[in-house]
Amino acid sequence: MHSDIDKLLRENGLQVTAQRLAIMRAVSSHPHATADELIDDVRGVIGSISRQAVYDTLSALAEKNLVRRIQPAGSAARYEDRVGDNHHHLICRGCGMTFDIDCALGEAPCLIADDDHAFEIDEAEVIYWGRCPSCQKAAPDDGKKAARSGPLQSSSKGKRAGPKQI
Amino acid sequence: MHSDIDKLLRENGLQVTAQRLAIMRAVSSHPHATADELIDDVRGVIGSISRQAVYDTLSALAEKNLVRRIQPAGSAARYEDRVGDNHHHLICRGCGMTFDIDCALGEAPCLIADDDHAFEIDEAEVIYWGRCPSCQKAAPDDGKKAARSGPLQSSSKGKRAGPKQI
DNA sequence: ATGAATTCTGGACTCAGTCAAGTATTTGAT
DNA sequence: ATCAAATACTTGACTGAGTCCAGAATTCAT
Repeated sequence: MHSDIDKLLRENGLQVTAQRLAIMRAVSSHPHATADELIDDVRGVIGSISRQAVYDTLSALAEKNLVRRIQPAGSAARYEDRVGDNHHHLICRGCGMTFDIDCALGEAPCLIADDDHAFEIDEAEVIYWGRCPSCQKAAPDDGKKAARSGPLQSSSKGKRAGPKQI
Repeated sequence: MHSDIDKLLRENGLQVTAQRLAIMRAVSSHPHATADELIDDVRGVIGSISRQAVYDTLSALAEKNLVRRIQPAGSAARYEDRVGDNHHHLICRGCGMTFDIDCALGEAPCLIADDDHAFEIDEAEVIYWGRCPSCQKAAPDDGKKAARSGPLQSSSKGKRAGPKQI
């Protein structure tokens, strides 16, 4: 049963260990999972693993481009194994649910900035923020951010204008 | 001296306090500063302020859209007072230097998700990652192949705060 | 001037992630 | 198959960014 992943690791100069195989499988079966979620998953399969091993492996894999790490504001880093294409993400402000979004421009797009300040740009990260259907129902018409520490929506009437235009 | 900002706060239903005025001034004079940098700056002006007050104020301001918060992967949240227009950011993987980038594509076709999964999208966040000229010189072309995710500044701090997962 | 509402302070606490050092595995060469 | 070097894993302490809480201090409408 050690073939695909096994080979992938070897080809990238990484040693093959039970932990790594389990981590890679976890990533591909739980796209957009956080490190903690992956730890839980792996423990369910392997029995036990240290948090450090997971972080180390994830970094190693990310460095070799076998997994992609995304770090949305307001949540821990998430990992996915869909690499090699430049796709983006759609994240719900309510529940954090994340979806992949194909780039509207095809191949390796979006890498063009008007004024690149002489930078050597290697990636354009795009995140669409919004509310998923069920969170819309749960708290219909409540701006971004959840109300802080108060009862759900109360006095504060401030309703910033519509969605900021893009 | 208390006119513009003062008024802005009042108009948004926020009480006017010395701390808030100082924080707003700090934000506008140090675009892209982190909360800690702002605290230092404000202390230099006001004398002293609690960390909590700064976080509270920043959140309140962000909520009223008087300030925009950006949370680039691998660094603490940064704040800027350029709001109301949709501009993006160019960040150096080496030193974290951040620049504003006007929307590159005009109407930005790239910012309209192909399949919106029935989300109510309110923002498209774009971050261009690369290396600034001086970091390019500092570590010129390391490992032609691997590239991406340079080792420098590996400190990635936890980031949460935004929408709480429910 | 007064008091209710809002804001500020300070300290404890949480979370995601990192550092360090010692132990265990993998792997290539014999 | 053996063995040592290279890599990987484990434990546990530690950090930085941000949050929670309760009491003290301000702000502002009357």
